[in-house]
Amino acid sequence: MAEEKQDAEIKIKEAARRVFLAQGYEGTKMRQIAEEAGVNLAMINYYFRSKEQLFQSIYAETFVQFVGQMAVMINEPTPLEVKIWKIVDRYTDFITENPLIPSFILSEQQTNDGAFFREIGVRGLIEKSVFKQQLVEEAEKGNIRAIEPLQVIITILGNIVFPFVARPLVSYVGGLDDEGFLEFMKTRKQIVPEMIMAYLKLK
Amino acid sequence: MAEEKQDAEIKIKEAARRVFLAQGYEGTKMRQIAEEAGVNLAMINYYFRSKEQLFQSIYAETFVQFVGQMAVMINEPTPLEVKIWKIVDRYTDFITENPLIPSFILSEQQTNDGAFFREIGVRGLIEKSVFKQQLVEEAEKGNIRAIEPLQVIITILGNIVFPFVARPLVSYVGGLDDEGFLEFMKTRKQIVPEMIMAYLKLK
DNA sequence: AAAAGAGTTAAACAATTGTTTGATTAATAA
DNA sequence: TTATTAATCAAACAATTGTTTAACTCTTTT
Repeated sequence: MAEEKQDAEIKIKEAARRVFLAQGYEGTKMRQIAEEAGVNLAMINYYFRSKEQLFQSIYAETFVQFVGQMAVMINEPTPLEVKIWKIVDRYTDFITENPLIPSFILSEQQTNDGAFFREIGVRGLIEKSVFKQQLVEEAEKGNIRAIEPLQVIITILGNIVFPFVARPLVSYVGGLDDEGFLEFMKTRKQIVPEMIMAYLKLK
Repeated sequence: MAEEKQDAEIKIKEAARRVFLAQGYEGTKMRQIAEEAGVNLAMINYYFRSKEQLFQSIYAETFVQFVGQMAVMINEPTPLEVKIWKIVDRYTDFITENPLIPSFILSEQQTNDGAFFREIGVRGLIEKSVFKQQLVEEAEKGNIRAIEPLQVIITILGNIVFPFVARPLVSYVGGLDDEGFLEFMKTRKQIVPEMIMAYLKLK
């Protein structure tokens, strides 16, 4: 009764994150959050004014986690080719460890009005990046062909994130169990950077 | 009063498809379907036993539409390289015209137990395809390197579908309006097949 | 024309939802 | 200690949910 002081708020947020990530906004019920947090229902409205506000705070955190991961990596001072390998490798690991994040971000994004993105400040995130500089420089040197940085980023994200978002379908069509799926993604760690580099170097 | 006979059922299904696609299962309310269909609320339960059954019939149709599109293309008697270009081109067009389908399929797939996939019969869809034969043959001839067909299909799908699923985010980060986004996807029609072919031919 | 059946309706149903209330307990300040 | 504030709780609230009922209308069949 001394240690648990003050942690009701924390336990609510942890429980809410779990439930929201697994079931989305509409699918999540306040009573389930309360139960999972081991807390009285009214406490949720006491600490967070409403379901909407509780959700928004969790969505914002998760969103920052999702794009922040990428934002850091594209600005590291690593040579272009190594960087592409690294981004694919680390982003695959990140999502493997947080497999619910992509579906959560993408599903609830439709609902969110664009006002949300403005607050975070993702606009120009790529245009101002070291990654873009490198793409331009290497293209000027004639080492790779010119390409929009956004195309490269979306290619990386699409190739990594999509299999997770479509995981039940992918696993069933491919006849993969959990282990098989992870093996499938491990192979992709090799294929995706090779593919991108093959495209960039060619012509 | 003569022509409208019997089409209540149809109007309900059309309205339900629109609403379910836009808002998902949980986000869809029976009263909204009734209103959009211009039909009394009770009619929905009269023709379709429950919300669940109505949803399932629409989900099944949409799912077949989504994977059927792919199933047809991978079995066409076109040379491998041309086929890859064609699949990318036509699938991009298909999703451009039905932009809500991917999010719908992928979101509600999590809820669906695997039993659903079994009914449709997607297992082995790729393994038995002409597309796989072609990959094997060309690899044996030494024209391309060996690769799992599933990896290629997922690469195609990920590169095309992901931008649509993440459209609000992509558009905002890239500063794209509707026209800009379509231009972005048009460019991808070129990049994606080139990238895949560059990877396959290389080494 | 009468009977039967399908189609349609407004109203009600019970269950579940997010939120609020008012009382009770614990912690802090005077 | 006493008074004030914060935290917690069971209960109730009004609104919304999917579904059902029972009456009514129109069409079809006999």
